[in-house]
Amino acid sequence: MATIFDVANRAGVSIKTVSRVLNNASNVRPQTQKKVQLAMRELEYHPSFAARELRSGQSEAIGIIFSDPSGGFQGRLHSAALSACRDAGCFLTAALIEEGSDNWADQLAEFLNRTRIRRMILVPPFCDSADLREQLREEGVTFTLISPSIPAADAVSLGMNEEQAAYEVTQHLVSLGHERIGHIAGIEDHVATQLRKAGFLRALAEAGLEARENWLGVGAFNFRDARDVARQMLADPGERPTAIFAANDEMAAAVCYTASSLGLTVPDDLSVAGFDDVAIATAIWPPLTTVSQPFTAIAAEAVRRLVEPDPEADQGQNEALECRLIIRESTAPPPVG
Amino acid sequence: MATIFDVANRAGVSIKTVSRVLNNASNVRPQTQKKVQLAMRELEYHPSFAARELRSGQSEAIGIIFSDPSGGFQGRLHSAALSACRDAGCFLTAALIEEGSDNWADQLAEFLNRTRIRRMILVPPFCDSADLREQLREEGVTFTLISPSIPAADAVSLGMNEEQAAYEVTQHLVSLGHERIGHIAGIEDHVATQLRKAGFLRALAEAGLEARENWLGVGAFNFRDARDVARQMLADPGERPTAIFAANDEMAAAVCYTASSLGLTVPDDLSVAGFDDVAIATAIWPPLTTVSQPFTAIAAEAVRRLVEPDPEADQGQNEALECRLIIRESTAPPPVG
DNA sequence: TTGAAAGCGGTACCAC
DNA sequence: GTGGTACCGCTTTCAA
Repeated sequence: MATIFDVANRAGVSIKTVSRVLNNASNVRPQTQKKVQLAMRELEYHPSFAARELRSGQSEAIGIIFSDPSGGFQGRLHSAALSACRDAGCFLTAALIEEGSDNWADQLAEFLNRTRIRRMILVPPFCDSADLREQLREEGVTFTLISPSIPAADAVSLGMNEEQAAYEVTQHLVSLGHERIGHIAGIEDHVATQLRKAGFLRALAEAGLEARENWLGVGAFNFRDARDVARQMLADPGERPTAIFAANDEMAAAVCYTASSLGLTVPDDLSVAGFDDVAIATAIWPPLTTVSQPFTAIAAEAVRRLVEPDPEADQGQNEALECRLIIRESTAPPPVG
Repeated sequence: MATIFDVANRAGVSIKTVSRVLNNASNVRPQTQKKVQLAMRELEYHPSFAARELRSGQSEAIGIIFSDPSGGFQGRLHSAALSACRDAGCFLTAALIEEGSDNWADQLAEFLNRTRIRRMILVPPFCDSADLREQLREEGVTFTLISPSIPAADAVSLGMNEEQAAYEVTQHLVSLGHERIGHIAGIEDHVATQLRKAGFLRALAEAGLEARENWLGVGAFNFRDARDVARQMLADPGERPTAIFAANDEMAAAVCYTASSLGLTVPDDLSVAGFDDVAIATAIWPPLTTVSQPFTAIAAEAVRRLVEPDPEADQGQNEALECRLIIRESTAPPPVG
């Protein structure tokens, strides 16, 4: 392991000059800087995280706290964050805090205290806690929120444009020729639920289609509720929709399941679309038309903002990245007649 | 932040003595040790990770590498490892390495080089790579394998007793009165597949039941293949099993799905059991009888071994922890008649 | 524009 | 059994 001393030696300067180059201070002659950078490259020099942390009192690592990293959303975000960190040359240190536990503040304090982490990524559900954000601020932590369900006025956040994505899903169904389209919404007060439903209704209105009361259900993001709703929606052959857009894949799977048990074939008799593109979307048959969220891009942007903060550009309080519609085999033109 | 210096002051000893107590060296008078420990507690002293790392050249953190932490198995293990680390007072630093990438060795070297991590938990798929283990050994890393599919002769590993769990699932079905029991296996050369099938066959043999050829299928751990297998298995009303044990929950879900589309009710007409207790097990209806793997216990044991290595006890090369049978509503006595 | 030297919080070699 | 002190690699004040 080459040290700053080796680099100084090789470049024929003092370690202070090397340090200046490392922290790109202004007062270095370009020529000197070149010399030092060359030496660093030749020696494959990397500054020591430990030494820096010891000196500065802050860890170089980026912190992330989870309530349940095995959950799909958090897991995907974690994966994307790890990937982004690798690309940015930094490392991720994770901690587990029970959501709603009475001593989460102590757990967080302990984490910050011990790791000396001062840059964090906040994912749901913690990004929605104003108390938690306040504590972070008091400890001098800079952070970026990812996909908060309640947009925070006091913090920079990165989200995804779910309304638009839901609009596109619906438009896709419309463009296939569907005119009788149902929607199964998620948990009612979730922002995601509202956005997805809003996009659905916007596309419907734009196409001049009716949003029938009994084609609008609430499945609360779970299989069982969605199955019950689907059963009702599909009960009357004369009155049923030819396509159903469920607000997540698990509920879409429930629709497929129900259709199958009613003797309907997906997509010939009924088109089904989901949202999230989780494992179940390709685990079932037919694979679901769904929406893929830009986890990778979001994590990359979050890490970039922490690693190279740009006070100017980071003023954008609520940047939203685009989702992507993935068309698979669960959607097709409606049955004729 | 109290330092070792503050502790020494308060206890009226030198920092060296404090250091000795910290590293529980032998040459300290019990009385002195007590005094120091008291001072540490009073000051809420915690040694600085950075200072230790700088001095020793090794990070205190425990490392873990994933190929895909959003996958169910890795995600659960990650969650359990985080929890275990918190309880053990250490922290987890994760890295992402693409499975089968041609420069995984460089990625690993970079990770070790930069983080100075020297204690790692190896989870699938990396725990199965002898090359990777060799590289770790060369770098002086101690590690514990979790659930390797090929038991490694050269490393300590922690696994779960899947054969026994599969045996218990089957026994549960037998005890309900089933005599016609099918099995849908996973990907053929996976160790998990073999163990689960072996447990199934052992229970069958013990109960004096027949293992019929057409009640043994291969679903390759995915919904679609399992659905096809189930369709065949359930095709002939006179010849079909009254219970099916699938080697994972996703395949069990496929069985439920197929049963439903054939007009069969689970569990009245057909009992279904899965394995893994993943989200889908409780997402579908009826919730699946399945097997819960001891992720928490395994992670705790893995961390314990890394944090307080015990050369004596750690000779146990392949410790296996017990799984737990979870009986839910997808299993019931066979239909009468 | 550059350099010497102190110190961040520990560990460990040596002397007592 | 205990204490003095050099040192890990870097940042930073102060002088030159």
